[in-house]
Amino acid sequence: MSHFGRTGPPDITDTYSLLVLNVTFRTTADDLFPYFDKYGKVVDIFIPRNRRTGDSRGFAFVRYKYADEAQKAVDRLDGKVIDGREIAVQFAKYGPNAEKIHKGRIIELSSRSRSRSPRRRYRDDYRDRDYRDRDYRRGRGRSLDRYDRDKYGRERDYRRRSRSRSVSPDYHRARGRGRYYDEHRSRSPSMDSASPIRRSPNLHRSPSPQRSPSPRGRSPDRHSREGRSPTPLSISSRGRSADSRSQSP
DNA sequence: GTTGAGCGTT
Repeated sequence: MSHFGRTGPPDITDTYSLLVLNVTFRTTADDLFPYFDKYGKVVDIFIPRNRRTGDSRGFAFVRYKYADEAQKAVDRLDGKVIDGREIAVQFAKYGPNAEKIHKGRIIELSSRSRSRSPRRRYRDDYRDRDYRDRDYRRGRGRSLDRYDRDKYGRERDYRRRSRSRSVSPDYHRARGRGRYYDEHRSRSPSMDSASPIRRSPNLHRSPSPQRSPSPRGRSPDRHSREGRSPTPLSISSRGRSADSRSQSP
């Protein structure tokens, strides 16, 4: 009953979906239920949440059983202040599965209906329009949000991995690394590529001069001196200090 | 602890 959004869509074929915007991030379906239930029969309320954090995204979907009630709710609750914030209620435009929605009502394709007219072109046109609208609003007003970024990033990762996947894609995962590390690793390869070239000679040359050169010219001398008193100053200082201190009262 | 245009889950 009050567990809205807990289960999948019950019966969205005969329901009218309403989109509620500007709801607070802490407002739950239970909080919205009384407001909407007052104006009609609410079939279901769903609040999209972030899959990662689980936080509310700031809007909700309210499904009504009848259009007139939904319309009334829109007219009545649109602009209503809930939880200290003015919400915006309007008919849902897009469906979760590219379903056709008319006035908030989900219109499903009938078997006999599609058997008849060239619905192919009609559908394409509709879809194109919807997607264009979305893209237009998306790329114009604001930039990528955290949620969108995550979504896009994930898709990009998938595609990238598909291409990059040549040897063992699970290798990184097996190590316990998540996909978020991929972004960090993005700049790692760059350094790794240049690293070996610069570090290789260094590493090779480093041990070489120390070991290769025969301890014949100055090595023995220095070695001897350093071996006996690697830190003459330190010792001197210390010795003096200690001496001083020792002699001091 | 934060945010604020938007369109959704099994």
